[in-house]
Amino acid sequence: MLIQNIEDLDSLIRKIVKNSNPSQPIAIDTETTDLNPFKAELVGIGICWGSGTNDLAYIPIGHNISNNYNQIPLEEVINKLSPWLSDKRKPKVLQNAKYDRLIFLRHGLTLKGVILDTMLADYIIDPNRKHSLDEIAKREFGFTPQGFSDLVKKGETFAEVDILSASLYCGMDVYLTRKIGILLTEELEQESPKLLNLLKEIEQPLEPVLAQMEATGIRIDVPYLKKLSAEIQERLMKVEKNVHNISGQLFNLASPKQLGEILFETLQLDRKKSRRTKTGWSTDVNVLERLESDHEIIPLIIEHRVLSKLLSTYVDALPQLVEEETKRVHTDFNQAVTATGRLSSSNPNLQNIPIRTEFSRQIRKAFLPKENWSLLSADYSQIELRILAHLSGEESLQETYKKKGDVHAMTAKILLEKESISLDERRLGKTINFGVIYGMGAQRLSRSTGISQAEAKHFLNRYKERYPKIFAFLELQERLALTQGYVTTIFGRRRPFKFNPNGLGRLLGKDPFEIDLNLARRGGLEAQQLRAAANAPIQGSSADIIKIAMVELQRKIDEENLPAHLLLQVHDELVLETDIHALNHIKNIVVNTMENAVSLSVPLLVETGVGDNWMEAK
DNA sequence: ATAGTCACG
DNA sequence: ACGTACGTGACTATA
Repeated sequence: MLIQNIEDLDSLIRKIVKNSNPSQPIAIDTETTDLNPFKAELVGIGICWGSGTNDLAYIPIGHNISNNYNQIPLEEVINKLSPWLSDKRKPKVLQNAKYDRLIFLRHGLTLKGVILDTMLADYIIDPNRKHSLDEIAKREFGFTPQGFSDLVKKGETFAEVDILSASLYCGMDVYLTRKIGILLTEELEQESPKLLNLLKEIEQPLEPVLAQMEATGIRIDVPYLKKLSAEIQERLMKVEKNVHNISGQLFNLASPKQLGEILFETLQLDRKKSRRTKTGWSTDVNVLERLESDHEIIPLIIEHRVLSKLLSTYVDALPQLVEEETKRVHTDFNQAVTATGRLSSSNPNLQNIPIRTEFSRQIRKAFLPKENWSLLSADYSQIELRILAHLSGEESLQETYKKKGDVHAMTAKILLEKESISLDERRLGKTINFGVIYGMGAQRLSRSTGISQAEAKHFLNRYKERYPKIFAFLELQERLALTQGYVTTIFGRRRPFKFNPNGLGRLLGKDPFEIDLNLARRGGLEAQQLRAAANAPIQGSSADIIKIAMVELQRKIDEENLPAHLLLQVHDELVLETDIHALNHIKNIVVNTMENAVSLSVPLLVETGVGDNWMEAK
């Protein structure tokens, strides 16, 4: 049904408002001019309320060509649709609701009653597979929908698509969304109530919180970055000139291939300190550091690498991503990308803003709160190690956390068998504590700490003796990955693993304790998979916990109408902007919410910082 | 498109 | 004896 006038629209509304059956949600989808919800204009809306061919409607709104067909003024659509759209008792199903929510939000429309997001449901069932509507339809029905690029020519937008074609395309999308929604719900209900709970209680409630964070965006000090850019460019020119002088020839410093030839052929530097890649000699930071004292050119190359990275990825990139309308950058938090349950951030990625060196940290000065407000950063202290202590049941570790002791120092004391330790020795404890979470071996331990491989081996063995339950837990995860085909987090999130059916795949269904792990770890790829399996419950549980905290925190902000905005999530850290007058009250709420998001056998600890920019707040 | 590199937790 | 520290996204070069 193609909506052609107000009467059509009225009759559509009458059909959909009747429904409040949660097992028969109504599918809705927006068509727009841009993938970026902050630039996109609304072109049309599709709605599907049943499985019949007449249970579909398309509302054309913003097509540029409207030959022979009417469009409905945006104002009318908003007025007529808003009561149903914002009614939480009217069940709806969407594919990637966050996108449509942001589109609606920009047009003053509130979306409520999303009882299923097909993208998130598909992600929860198996995070490894693809979650686009087209891919799900191919997989579940063997049906390939018309591709977007077949409909919209290069350089054009959906607004250029004729209304009839658009209605068929959008109609198919909403039809599929509804059908997939019903199918995936049944699958979850029958096969895993725990996963359904994770979807309904954590992932779906988080979606509007993320939408809110993205819509708010974060303020950027553009003039400051421009100044920084000029300084970095000037320095880069000088360094480049020096490098070319020393090497005696002009070449592209940004080309690893050309740089490798200069270092290991022209200058004849020690090839044993590098390794071969598919394209030539490796020139990564490890190689360069090994060569550092061999030739005066190396420090200059390292400096050039660091500065050009910072310039192109952050200093010059961020101002370009400031939205004209809001003067802020609006990242995209992707909720259905990672294998472990973490979020990811893109366009720009605000989860990898530099911090590790004094100079790079300066970039954080460019992240500002709303005028006259403050930035508040709150991060979980050692959350992954605490989760490991909880999951493994390792009492000594749990006791130390309960007594607010220094876990890294304790580990160092145990490994070195002495009562008092130096700062460097504590660092060794820290490296091992974090290393075991990733399945680190003796070689890596010796390389990252400078101790001998024999010593590293000794420390790992001793760690295993003194923390037996940690290793039992990690090994169990590997056994479960092999015999059960997946591992799980505290909240039941699954990460599936696939092994070659002629090899380790044959272990599926076997008794997990009858497996020889040394045999399983034979191949490089298999060993890598098993380390990932041991790590996933830890990383994934951490993701579960911070997601719960975010939902709860936003709920409190809304309920108390607090002058605070959640802005960023960086895996174990939340960044907010808050009115300074309510700072202490809000800080308390943030800390309490994060620390009490879940109850484990060890306490969770949250540390905070406040400042006029992100550098000061950390 | 892929490879190499490097920013973060 | 030796592989072999987990998870991401963005940039540049090169094909």
